Amino acid sequence: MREKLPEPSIQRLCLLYRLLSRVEKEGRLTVNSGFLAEQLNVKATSIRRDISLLGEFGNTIAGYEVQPLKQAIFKGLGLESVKRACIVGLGRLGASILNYQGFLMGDVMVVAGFDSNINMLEMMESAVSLYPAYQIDEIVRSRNIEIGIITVPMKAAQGVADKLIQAGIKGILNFTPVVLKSDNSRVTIRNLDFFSELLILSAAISLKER
Amino acid sequence: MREKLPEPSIQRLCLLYRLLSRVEKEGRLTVNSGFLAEQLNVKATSIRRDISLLGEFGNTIAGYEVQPLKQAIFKGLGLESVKRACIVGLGRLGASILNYQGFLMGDVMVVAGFDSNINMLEMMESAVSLYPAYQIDEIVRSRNIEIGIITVPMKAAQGVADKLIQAGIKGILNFTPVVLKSDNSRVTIRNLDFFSELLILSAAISLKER
DNA sequence: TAAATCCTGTGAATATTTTCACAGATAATA
DNA sequence: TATTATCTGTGAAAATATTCACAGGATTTA
Ligand SMILES: NC(=O)c1ccc[n+]([C@@H]2O[C@H](COP(=O)([O-])OP(=O)(O)OC[C@H]3O[C@@H](n4cnc5c(N)ncnc54)[C@H](O)[C@@H]3O)[C@@H](O)[C@H]2O)c1
Ligand SMILES: NC(=O)c1ccc[n+]([C@@H]2O[C@H](COP(=O)([O-])OP(=O)(O)OC[C@H]3O[C@@H](n4cnc5c(N)ncnc54)[C@H](O)[C@@H]3O)[C@@H](O)[C@H]2O)c1
Repeated sequence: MREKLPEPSIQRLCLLYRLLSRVEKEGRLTVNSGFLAEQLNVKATSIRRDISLLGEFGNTIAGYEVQPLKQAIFKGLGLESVKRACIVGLGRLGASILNYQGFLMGDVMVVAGFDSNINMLEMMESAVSLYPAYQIDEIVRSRNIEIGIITVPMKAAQGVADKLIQAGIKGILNFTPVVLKSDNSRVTIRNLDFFSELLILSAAISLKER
Repeated sequence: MREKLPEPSIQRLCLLYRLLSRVEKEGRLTVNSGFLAEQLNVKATSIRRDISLLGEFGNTIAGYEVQPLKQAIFKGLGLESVKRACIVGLGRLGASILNYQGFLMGDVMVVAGFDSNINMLEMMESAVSLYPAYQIDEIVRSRNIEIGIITVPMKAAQGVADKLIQAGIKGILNFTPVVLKSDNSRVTIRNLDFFSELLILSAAISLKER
């Protein structure tokens, strides 16, 4: 069925997956590409194309059945294996993510938090286990953690990334403005830099007005 | 010089702009496309293409001069006009962004915060002015705010967006998982949904292993 | 059972983005 | 001054991604 999913399709399918979860909860049984397109703000053709990359779906006059479609994306994107993640850096941002409930009932589970400030660790309340940063290697290996979320100060970012990669992590979600280096192409890195996003937005606004 | 900058170029140029700021601070006078490419993890050709979209730069054997290049991006992306932004929703995430110092010395300035919980506003310490949410329209207009950062609970997101758009905002940075609707194409919307990013990362990892 | 309606899936056309590959410009070197 | 080395800028090719446009299937209606 598949060659290789285009990156934009992967992204849209993830959004679609989450949309379907919500829609399912509302009790809706079918959706058509027009509805999905409207909800996600993309063209209906893209939706149909993306979905067709996962195989074929019968077609009733009503469109797609929610449950099977969701299931197909689930499998098509390899979400069967719920990934385990850790957060490194439990400051303002890290702690706010850590305590955000949405996580616990997801397709990715945050199972550990690390910080170099040991005193602070003792003060923190958290549903997930917290460890000092020097245990990253040990814990990532022993608890089979595949994803690392980096929310440490800029200066510490590359060092933390190195440790995570060393420990065999497979993916990194990087919240710092640092562009992380990895000699290991096995590791997938995604950057989520608020300030760059703000700058891009600012530029987009200016350019639109030209 | 310009037709219209491609979206990917805008994004890379923003990252480049920030990189140049750092590089400049380190006292470096010139950079070449190879160095920039390495730092940003993209191909050198892309860098040269992006830059060439902004016009031409003399070319010494050393590459580009940092200062003029930075300036060119600055103008090319319309960053001359420092944009004023506000944050709506001062909970865990919103407050953490609000208090993050990086903001105050940037190309975008956060000048106001809003929350519907008035008691909380009185408790909060902040360098920027805080207002109750019902004043959004008034303050956005009077203080010439062009960007709105949305960090309210999902349920409130569309309502807040509507208010901001109503008040004449030009861009929205949306941290909620809600896909915001706008009948007004004047408004640029960027989404920054952590959980979707995590899901995309998770999918990317799985698919890479196939 | 025939007609009308409302979908999906997808070749083919377009549009966009990236990459190649090299001409030409500049500085350093001999 | 000639030679060499090191860059940029950019046509043109290649790779990707989006969109069009419509055939054909399913369901409803008459
Ligand atoms: N706070 C925000 O809203 C915000 C917004 C955008 C970007 N960021 C980025 O997120 C990162 C963190 O920001 P923050 O405001 O949460 O910072 P913070 O200072 O509040 O927290 C950083 C935490 O990392 C810990 N730490 C430092 N070095 C470490 C190491 N080597 N290993 C493990 N832990 C270590 C510190 O003890 C601290 O608890 C920064 O890179 C920042 O640029 C933050
Ligand atoms: N906390 C995180 O780490 C995190 C991570 C990913 C996404 N998010 C998203 O960010 C958003 C905020 O998350 P949070 O954890 O900060 O929530 P929170 O509950 O801590 O804060 C929300 C704030 O918004 C205020 N608010 C509610 N309705 C409002 C309205 N109509 N106008 C103005 N203010 C209003 C509340 O008073 C509260 O202070 C959510 O949509 C969440 O999905 C948060």
